[in-house]
Amino acid sequence: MPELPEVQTIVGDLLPHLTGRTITDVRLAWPKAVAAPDVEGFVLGLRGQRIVGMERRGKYIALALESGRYLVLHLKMTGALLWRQASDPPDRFTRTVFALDGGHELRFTDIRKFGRLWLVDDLAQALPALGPEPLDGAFTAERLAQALKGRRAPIKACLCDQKVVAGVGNIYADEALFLAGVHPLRRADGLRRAEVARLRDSIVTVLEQGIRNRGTSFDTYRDGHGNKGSNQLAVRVYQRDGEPCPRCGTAIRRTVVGQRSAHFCPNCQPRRPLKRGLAAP
DNA sequence: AAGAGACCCTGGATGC
DNA sequence: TGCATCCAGGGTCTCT
Repeated sequence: MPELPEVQTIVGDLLPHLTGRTITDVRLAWPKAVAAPDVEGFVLGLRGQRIVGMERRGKYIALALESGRYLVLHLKMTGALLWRQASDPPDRFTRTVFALDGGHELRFTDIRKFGRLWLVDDLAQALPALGPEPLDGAFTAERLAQALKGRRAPIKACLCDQKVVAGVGNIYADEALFLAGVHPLRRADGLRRAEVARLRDSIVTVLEQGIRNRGTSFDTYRDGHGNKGSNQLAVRVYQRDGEPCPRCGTAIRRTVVGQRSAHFCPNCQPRRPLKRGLAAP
């Protein structure tokens, strides 16, 4: 499940290879992945186009084309983007192949077929309204507090809301809540100022750690060369239910928040907030 | 407006 | 061994 650190790793891997390359052909094995325009317009609009840039916004990848348009991709749950040679053996679950000059290929693989592709004139046509980039200076505790104001939903659900902060998903939300000592079911608008500040710092910490470890590969995530990341070895609570909390030894628990699994330490992340003035865990 | 729930998908795990 | 069922979950959409 690629989240910000995984998408960032992929972009970092592919950017030096793709920049300056020309897309010579597009082969669609699963045309339904094309969200816009129609399939023919998508292929014709890409064929012959030189790639002039590549960037990440939230969990989206945008390739800037010579024409001024953008090829936008979202990997959703199981998508991967692989830098390959045309002569390399085929990759399982390849849904789209972007053939490139020089005998190279950019392969989009996706087991569950949730990933989507767009070819747009303007990034806003593909990207929904997204909250601040968490690794930008703009993502401050004040900004997070503002986004959580009036939100009665569980804090875990709000952290995964891309309008609150862009790029955080299930894994890093669980990890950030643990580091901040905040229970995932706490009402978002019930967090104290100091807790919101801790949460902001924890989000930055876990995302930066994820990037340093080149992403979390619990199952399908692969980087731009098809290799696993190592952050799954560094997570503190995600998918560790039943194992001892790394801080206090209490068994990690799993619950469901907003139809998604949530992992937490019932001791370090109490359901009720600590009294004002008590030291943070 | 916010939040809850359905939906899209399929490999792998589990159950009988 | 073989078949059926369940589960994971990001984001979008609909409904309340």
